[in-house]
Formats: sequence, C-alpha cells, structure tokens
Amino acid sequence: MRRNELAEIQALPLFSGLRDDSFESLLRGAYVQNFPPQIELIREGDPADFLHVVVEGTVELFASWNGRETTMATVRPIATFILAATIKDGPYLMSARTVEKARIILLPSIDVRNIFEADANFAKAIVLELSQCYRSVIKASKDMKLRNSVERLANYLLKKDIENGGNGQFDLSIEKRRLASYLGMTAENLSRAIKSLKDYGVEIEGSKVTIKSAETLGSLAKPTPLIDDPAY
Amino acid sequence: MRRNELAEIQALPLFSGLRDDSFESLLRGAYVQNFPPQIELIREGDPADFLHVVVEGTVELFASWNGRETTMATVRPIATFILAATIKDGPYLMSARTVEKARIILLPSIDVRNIFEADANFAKAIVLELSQCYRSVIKASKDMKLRNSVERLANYLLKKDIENGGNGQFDLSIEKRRLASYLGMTAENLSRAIKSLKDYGVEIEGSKVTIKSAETLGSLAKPTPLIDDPAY
DNA sequence: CGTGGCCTTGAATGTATTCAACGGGGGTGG
DNA sequence: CCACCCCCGTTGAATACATTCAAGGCCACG
Repeated sequence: MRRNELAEIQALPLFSGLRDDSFESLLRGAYVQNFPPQIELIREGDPADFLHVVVEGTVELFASWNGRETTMATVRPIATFILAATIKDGPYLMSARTVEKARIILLPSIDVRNIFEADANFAKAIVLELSQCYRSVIKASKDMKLRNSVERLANYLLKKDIENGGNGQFDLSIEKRRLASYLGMTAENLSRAIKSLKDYGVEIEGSKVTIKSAETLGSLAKPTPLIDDPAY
Repeated sequence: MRRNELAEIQALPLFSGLRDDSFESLLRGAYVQNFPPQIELIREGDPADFLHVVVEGTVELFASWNGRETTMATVRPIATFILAATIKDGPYLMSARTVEKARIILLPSIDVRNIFEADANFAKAIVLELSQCYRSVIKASKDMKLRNSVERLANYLLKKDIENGGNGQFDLSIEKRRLASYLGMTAENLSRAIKSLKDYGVEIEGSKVTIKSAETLGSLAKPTPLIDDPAY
C-alpha cells in the first residue's frame, strides 16, 4: 500500500476516529488491488467477505433478476460500499463492477466486525457512514421515481456545471452509454433527451457541454437539496 | 404509556442492549400518541426532531417533487423510521402519514443522539437497525426497477400467502387502492394486473384471495430472497 | 331509495424500450 | 499511408408498459 494512501485512508471519516491499535489491526489483513475496467468485483448473493474502499476510479453497483439488470448506484473515491452487508454478515444485495480502472482497498469483513465490537469510536463512525449511504439511496430512489429521463438529465447537467465552476462550459467526463445507464435509461433514450434539452439552451457536442442559461435549464430541472444535494 | 408497551419497546433490538440509565433518560422525554388515519406525521424538508417508533397501525413513507408523489416504503409494528435523519441531525428526506390509525412513540432526536454518544451499546444497536433499513430500501428499489407491475403483484401475493399459512387462501387485509400505491402503480393498473394473473390460477373476489397453485404463480413471480426476504 | 366511494373497464396518451439501420471517428493491419 | 473495421452515437419505427381521463357498476350507508 502506498504511503500517502495510508494517510488518506486514515483521514476518511469512517476511520479517522479509530484508536491506533484498531486501525493497525484493521490494516493487517487489508490489501490493495488494481482492477482493469469492466471487472466484476462482487456478485449479489455471495457472502460479504470484504468491505471495499474505492481509492481511485469508478465502481458501479447493479442488481439483476430474471435476466434483467439495473444500475443501482455509482461509487467514486473515496467511499466504501457494501458496508451494511459486512456489518450484518449477510449476503451482498448488489453486484459491483469497475467502470474505469480502479484501485480498491479490501478489508476483511470479520476484522471490520471485530473492531466494530471492540472500538466504540468505530461504531459511531459506521453509524454516520451508514446514515449517509442510506440517505444517498433514498435520494437516488426519489430521483428515479419522481422524475422522467429528461428531468434527470437536466439535473445531472446542472450539478456537473456547478462542480466545474458554474460557468456553463464543461466536459462530460463519461461515455454517453455509461451516463445513460447511470441515469437509468438506454443510450438511445439519452440521445433523445439531449435533443429535447436544446429548447432549454443546452448544447452537447461530443463530450463538450454548453449551458446557455442555468436559469432556463433550472426552470425545467427544478433541483432541490432533498434530492440533489449529496451533503444533505 | 402502557406498561406492556414499555416492556415491548425495551425488547426491541434497537433498545434491548441499552444500559438502564440510558433507557430511562431516553424515555424521560418520550411520549406516545394515537393518530387517526391519513394524518401527516412529518413533512420532508423539516428538521428531524423526533425518532418515531410505530407500535400499532401502519405508516406510509412517501416523497414529493414538482407536484408528483410516490410511496417509498410502508412501516408496520414494531419498527422505527427516520433513524438516519435523527442521527445525522439532518432534514427528513421523506414525508410520513398514517394509513390506518396508528400508535406511535416519539423520542426526541436530541436525546437519541446524546445517548448514542454516551452508550456504546446503543451505537451498536443503531448500526444494526440502520443496516436493516438500508437493505430494505435496496430490496424495495430492486423490486421496483427490475419487475413490472404484474410481477410485483405476484410476489406480493406469494409472500402474503406464506404469512397466512401457505394454504392458498387468505384475506387481502388492505384496500386495493392502497395496495396499488404500495406496489407502485395506479388503482386501474392493479385491476388489470389482477385480471392478468387469472391465467396463473389467481382468483381475487373482493378481498378474498385464492391461489390455486403456488407453483404456477411462482413460475411467473420468480421470488428470490435477495429481493423478497425481509430477514436477508 | 338516493348517494358517495371504491372498483372496474375502455380508450387515448405518454414515456421509455427494443429492434434495425446508418454515419463517423479512431485504431489496426496490410 | 491508406483501407478497413469496429464501436459509439444517433435516428426512425414498432412495441411495451403504465398513466390519465371518462364512464359505469356495485355495495354500504344514511
């Protein structure tokens, strides 16, 4: 494990409050791995042997049933996934695969559970992390159920614009077919959604996005912190 | 508060491990209230002043945006809701209303947070409860995204059948319009879904449900613990 | 006996997916 | 260096799934 990564991990809210001995014993069984794109990391139904921490790259959580598949969430650095399964010692409810190449820390679930039992600070940190995860899923679910595809795209673009300085010009740093999946629609449908946003002053050429008026786009998107603010 | 309720509350996984002094101070600020049907208990966006525990009746969690509304979950005794908002001291992400008349315990969030800080056992119990809530939402989300309305109904009926002894005869103890909302569809659509299940040996007259062959219905429903088992 | 609510049914509409076809750009191999 | 090919993105048409709107039946209740 790289030295600066170690510091970075210890700085994570989830681990920052740990006693030194807890943190050490957690890392003793841990290892880091680099994965190429499109590798399946875990499969739903399997026992949750490791808590995963995404240090670099992007991971997609998805679920399948009866030959169908749907994207549930996207995890970017630095964040954990399948914490709940680890804690409950239950099976994964979702599968995960890398989207871009990714660097991931694997912490044996048994260690996580042991330290959770022994170190009250860790238990508290887990509560906060879990609350965050829970609320993220709720927000994603609201986005999916309450908005149609054009509205989801509009809100996504507004969010990205702000992340990139809010000057109405930024790069879509993601393949369109992945974006489509991320937004819960087909690639074809995304094409049409992009087209229909022209009326609201959105221009997308290749990966270059131009929003002529955030006001106008906002009148369609109607963003709200109760869905769109990750910190809420 | 009724005496037997107090015992019942203390028996909840969430509270059973508490130190006696913690439990007492938690109850000091608590109160119990009876609500008629269709009362709005909390509104999304409001600060999370109380942790709610449903002792009796049914509560629906729902979310709104831009004039639309969708049911997110249904809470039945004995369970808590909005634990995550309470812990994070954040705003509610969902609204809640009673469906049937309900008896609910209200625990001031500030007390919950204080005891969470002071009593490590409580922190652990909260982690388990939160994990449970999280996984429930994931399962509900999978049900919604991976299945169409007929399949959701089929799985619902199979589950209810088992709850009622699994003899293929039971009572739909819920209004159809509510069931429709619970299953994420309109009342009209539920009517049609019921009709289309006739081919699979399902007969619904009024509130009496008859499943001629759980096998046949199962071939359509394809239930899986990764979506349908609440204990998973 | 009337009335209101719940349920059902039909028709029209909307949203999104599927299937098929095509264009263009980047990379590879000749 | 160029031709080829593959993959991504786009577009159109057909289809699937679900909602909306309108109307009518049934039952319980006053």
